Amino acid sequence: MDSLADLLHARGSRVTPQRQLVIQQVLATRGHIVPEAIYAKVSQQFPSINRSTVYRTLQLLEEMGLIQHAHVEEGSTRYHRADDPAHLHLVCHDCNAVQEVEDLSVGEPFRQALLERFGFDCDLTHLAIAGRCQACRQRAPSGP
Amino acid sequence: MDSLADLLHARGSRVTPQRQLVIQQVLATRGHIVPEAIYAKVSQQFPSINRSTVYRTLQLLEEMGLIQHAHVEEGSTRYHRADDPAHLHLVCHDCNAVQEVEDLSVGEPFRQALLERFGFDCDLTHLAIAGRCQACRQRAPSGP
DNA sequence: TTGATTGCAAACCGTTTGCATTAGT
DNA sequence: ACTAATGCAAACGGTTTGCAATCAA
Repeated sequence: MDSLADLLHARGSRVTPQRQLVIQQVLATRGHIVPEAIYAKVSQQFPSINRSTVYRTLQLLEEMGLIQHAHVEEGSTRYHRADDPAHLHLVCHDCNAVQEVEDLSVGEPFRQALLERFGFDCDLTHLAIAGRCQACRQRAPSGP
Repeated sequence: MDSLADLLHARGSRVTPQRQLVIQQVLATRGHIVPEAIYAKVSQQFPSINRSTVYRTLQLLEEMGLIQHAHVEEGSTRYHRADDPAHLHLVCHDCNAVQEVEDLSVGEPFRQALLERFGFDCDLTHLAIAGRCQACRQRAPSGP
């Protein structure tokens, strides 16, 4: 496998400790991570790092195809590895709990339908879907 | 049907021209509208209105259950009438075009599956789904 | 009259930018 | 030595806030 340094060199980008730390953080994360969290973690090892460097590195990584971002409801942009195992986020609008569904097969027929009916090739990975979770539905069957 | 004024009075809220104009704008809109657009439109009829009044009115309307908001990819929060006909947004990440799908039956099996498998009662109305539209797929079958 | 609502200005948060300095190549 | 990358500070866009003035009740 190509080392991170190789990938950077390949596109004429330089290998700096800041970059290495940011990249390491994101790639070490299972699931989503927000820029502020990356900044906080990297700051521990490299206190002089600036937030803008984190943002710039995230842009770079996305251009390189190593990571992707998603907008999950309110709050900041969430980043995840491009090869992160796909999953749906079931966001409960009552208790705000987020259930992750790793088995994307639930969505496959839906994907197929969108492709056949509208020619739209959608990406169901990392999709956030709002609704009510089981617990909340049992606690109060109708209203909030 | 209850007049807007009745609904406001019912909860002890006052009926101001600013509120009436904002509410009128949102309710007159088919589909989504962003706060800035509401501000721009209302400003024409009521130049002294302030953006914060628009934001405050939107919050009020949402509390009253008349409108809802959604986060469709980047950009500001989008508002729509609570009784807006449901639709999916197919957002193409190549050309940024948004195709609206009014027929929610495409998603019904998916909804059922989530309900049965995870007890999650999801709201597929106004959901934004990322992917590639037909035109972009034909123009360049694989990469962007 | 009086308390809810407004406009204003200032703050907020997440993010981006221009620029001089630093440091990888 | 060359120039990409950094840190800084300042700006950004979207949104929220505290406050005194206003206005619907």
